[in-house]
Amino acid sequence: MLEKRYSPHDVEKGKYEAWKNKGYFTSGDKSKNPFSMVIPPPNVTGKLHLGHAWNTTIQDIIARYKKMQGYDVLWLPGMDHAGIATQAKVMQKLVNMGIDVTTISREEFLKYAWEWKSEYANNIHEQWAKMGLALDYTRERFTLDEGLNLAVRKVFVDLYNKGLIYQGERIISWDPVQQTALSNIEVIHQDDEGYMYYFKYHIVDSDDYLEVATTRPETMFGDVCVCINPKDEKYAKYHGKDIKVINPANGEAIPLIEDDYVEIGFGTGAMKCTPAHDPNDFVIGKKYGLEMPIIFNKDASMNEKCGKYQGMDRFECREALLKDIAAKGDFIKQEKIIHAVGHSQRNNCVVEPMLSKQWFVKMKPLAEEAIKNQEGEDKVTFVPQRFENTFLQWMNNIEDWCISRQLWWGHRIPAYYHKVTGEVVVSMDPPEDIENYEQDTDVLDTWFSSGLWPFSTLGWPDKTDDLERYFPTSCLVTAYDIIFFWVSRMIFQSLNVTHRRPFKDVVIHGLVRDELGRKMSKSLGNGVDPIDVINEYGVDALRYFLTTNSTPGQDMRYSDEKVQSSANYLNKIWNSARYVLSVIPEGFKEEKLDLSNLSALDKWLLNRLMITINNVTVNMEKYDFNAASNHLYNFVYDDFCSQYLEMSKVKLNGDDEKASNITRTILLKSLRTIILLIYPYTPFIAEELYQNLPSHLESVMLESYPQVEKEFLDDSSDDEIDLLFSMIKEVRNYKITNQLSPSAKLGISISLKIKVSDDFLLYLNRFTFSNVQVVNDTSSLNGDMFSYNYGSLTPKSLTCLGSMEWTSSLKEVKSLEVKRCFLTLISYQRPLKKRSN
RNA sequence: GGACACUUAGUUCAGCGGGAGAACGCUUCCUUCACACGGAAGAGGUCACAGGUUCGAUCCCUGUAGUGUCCACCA
Repeated sequence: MLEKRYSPHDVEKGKYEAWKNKGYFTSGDKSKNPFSMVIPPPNVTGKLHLGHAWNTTIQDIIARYKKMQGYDVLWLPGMDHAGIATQAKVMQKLVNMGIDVTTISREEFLKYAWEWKSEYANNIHEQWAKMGLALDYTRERFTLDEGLNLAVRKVFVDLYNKGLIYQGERIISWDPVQQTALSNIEVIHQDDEGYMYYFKYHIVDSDDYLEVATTRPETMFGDVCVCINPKDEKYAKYHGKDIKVINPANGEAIPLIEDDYVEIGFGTGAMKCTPAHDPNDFVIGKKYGLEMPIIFNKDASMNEKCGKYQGMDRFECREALLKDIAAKGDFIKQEKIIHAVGHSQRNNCVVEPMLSKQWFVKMKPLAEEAIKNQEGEDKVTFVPQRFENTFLQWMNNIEDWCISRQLWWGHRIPAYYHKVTGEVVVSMDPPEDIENYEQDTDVLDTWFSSGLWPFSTLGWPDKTDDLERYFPTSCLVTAYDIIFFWVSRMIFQSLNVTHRRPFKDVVIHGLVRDELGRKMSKSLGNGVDPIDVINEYGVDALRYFLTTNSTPGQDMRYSDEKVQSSANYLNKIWNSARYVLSVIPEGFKEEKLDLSNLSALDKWLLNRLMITINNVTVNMEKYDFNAASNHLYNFVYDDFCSQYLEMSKVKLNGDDEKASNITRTILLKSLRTIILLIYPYTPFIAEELYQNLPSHLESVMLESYPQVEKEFLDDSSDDEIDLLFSMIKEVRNYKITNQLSPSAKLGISISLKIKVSDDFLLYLNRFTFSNVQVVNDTSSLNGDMFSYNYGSLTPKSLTCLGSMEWTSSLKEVKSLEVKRCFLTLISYQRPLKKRSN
C-alpha cells in the first residue's frame, strides 16, 4: 500500500543499486538493434553542476526510452583528464600541502595527478548514481587510459605522415600563468578598458618625428621597424627614402618600411611592428625577413632584451616605461579606449601573443572534408538545425590548431629528437635506440584526445566487435558552448580517421542560468549544487524540471519554485495511483475492452489516452522533451484526474458489476500507461508505482514503450462528453457567480439536440448536485438566455447542442432570489487538427 | 564589424497560418472518503513596433528598436 504522500527519498532508496546489479544498464544483447551514445566526459576537476545534471538527464531519458523500444542501448560513461584545468588544481593542492612544486619531477607530479583523478572519479560516480543514470559501467573509459593513448598516438602519427600535423614557429597565445601555449578558442576576448598611448619616434638625423600609437608599450622592446603606407600623402616626404627612426623605449634605430598593409587614415598612419608579439606584425616581419626578438620570459616578465626593465612584470614595465619616456619628452598623450583583450579561458589571465615553436594541425583539408560531408547522406543532423550553421561557419573560417601544451598531465607527443643530429622521429613507438633520443616534453591539447572519444572508447584502432556494432554512434547530447571545442573536432577527426560520421544526431541544449538569468559561476557564488536540490526535492523532481522547462537549444533559468512544482506533479501522479490501486480488489481480473462494451466516457478517455501516447512518442522522437511531457501532463491533470477519475466514482459506487470492472480496467490501463510514459523522465517514482501494480515484471526497466492501439482511436463520444463537461462547468460557474453554495441543489431542464447516452444525466446530476430533466420543447420555458461557446471554426458548423433551464428550488442558498433562465450551449465543431496533433 | 537567438498574462516560459496557453503568483469558494504538495470557478495579454504576403498573421517576409550570446588580428 502506498503512503498518502509521495516521499522522494523513500522511493529512491536502493533502486539504483538494484538496477545496476541486475545488469539492466549493461549493453550487448545481440538479438536487438543497437543504439549508442557516449557521454560527454566530465573533467576530473571537481563536482558536477546543474549543467551536467541537465546534459546527462537528457541522455538518460533517451537511453531509457530507446531501451523500452527494444534497442540494445549502449550509453558509454567516461571522464576527461582536462589537461590544463587538472594540472592547475593538482599544483595548487601540492602548494597547499607545502610541497615545493618548482623542484618536483614530472614523474612525481603525475603520481599525485593520478591520485587526484581517482579521488574525483569517485565523486563523479557518486553523483551519476544520485542522478540515476543508466550508464553501462562495464565499458567506462578515461581519456588518458592506455587504449585511448594508443588511439591518440596512431592518429597523431597518421596525421603527421599525411602532412596534416607539422611543427612550426608561429604566433600563438601564451598563457603566462600556466606557462603553456593555448589554441585560439581557449582564448576569450573581453572588452576591457585600456589606453592607446602615443609616442614620438624621432627620425634619425632630423628634428622630425613620427607619431606612433600602441596599446602595449612594453612590446616596444620587440619593435623592429615602423611601417607606413607607400601611398599615404601624409608621409609623402618619406616615400622611397632610406630612413631610420628611434625606438623611444631603448633608443635603437629601426628602419621605416613602406607597406600596403598599413591602412591610410587609420590611427596615426604609422604603425610600430613587433613581429614576435603580434600576429599581423609577424606577417610583415616574415615578408621583409626582419628579426623577431622575443622580449618576455615564460611568465611574461621582461627578459634580458629589455635593459633595466629586465625581470619586471609586463604591466609594471608598462608604467615604468611610460614614466621614463615621458621624462624624455617623447610621450605625447594617452586616450582611454575599450578594446578586445585576450584572456585565458582557464584562469582569466591576459594572454600574450608570442612567437613560439609548437605543433599544429593543418585544418583546411580536414575542415573541407567535414563541410562537404554535411551535404551528403552521412551528414550529422543537428537538433535544433540552426546549430549546423554555427558549426559550418566555424569550419569555414578555421585556422590551424595549436595542439602542443607545455604541461605534464596529458598525452605526450610521440615525437623523438636525436640528441646529436636533432633529427625528428614521429612514431607510435619510441625508436629502438631510444637512448640516443629524447621524447618531446609537451603533451597534446586535451581536446585532441576527446575529439577521438566516439571511436577510441569503442576500441579503435583495433577492429573490435564493439566498434563494428556501435559505431557510428546514434546520438550525442551536449550544450552549444562546446560545439567548437568538441563537436566539430569529433566530426573532422572521425571523418578523417574512420571515414564515418561520429554520430548520426547531435542534440544541442542550452545553459542553466540562475533565477536572475545570470550565468552560474564561482566568482558570483550563484551556483546551485544538484545534490542540494536532490536532497530537498528528490532526484525525479530535479530531472523532470531540467528536461521539461526549456525549448531545445535555449537556455534555462533555475528556479526552486519550478522544481517544487515538478515535485507536486509527481505527487499528483502518486495519489492518482493510490486511488486507482485502492479500488482494485485482490485478484482482480481485467476485463477485455472493446468498443461495444464501453460507455461514452470510457471511449472518450481511451481516445484521449491513445492521442496522448501518440503525441508523446512523436515528440520523444524529435528530442523535444518539453513538448512530450506537456502532452502527458495535460492528460494526467485534465483528462485522467479531473474528469475520468472523478467520474469513475459514480460507476464504482453503482451496482453494475460489469461496468465497474470495465472502469477498473481502464483506470489500471491508464495508470500503467502514465507510469510507462513518465518513466524515462522520473525512473524512481515510476519504478515504485510500477511495482505496486497488480501485475508487473521484475522491473519497469524491462517494460516496452506504450503503443497506440488503433481500435481505441475513436472520437465518436467526444461531442457528448465535451457537452457534459461544459454543462457541469457552466452550472458550477452559475452557482459561484450567484453566490450559491457549490452543493446547492438546482432543478434543471434541458433540451438536447444531440443523442446522448443514459450516463449523461447520471453524471450531470451527480456533478452539479442537481435534478436534471429533459424536455423536448423549450418554448414553454422562460428566463434569461445564456450563451456558451466552446471551440470555434466557422459559423457554418454551428450546432445547437442543448439548452437548460434553472429552477429556483433551492436549499441553503445565500441569495434566494434566483432567476429562471436558460443556458444555451452552442457548439462549433472544433477543427480536427487541434484534436489530433 | 559579422552571425545567431530572444521580445507572448504580474513573473518565468511554451506555442506558432484559423480556439491565445502552462507553471508560479492573484481573487472567490470548498477541508466531500486519491491528493490542501489538493479541488472548483475566475481575473489577468492591441502576442515589442511599423510595413508587406494571405480570405485570415502572435506565427511567414521586410524593416525598426531593445536584450542576450557567439565569432572577428586591426596599430
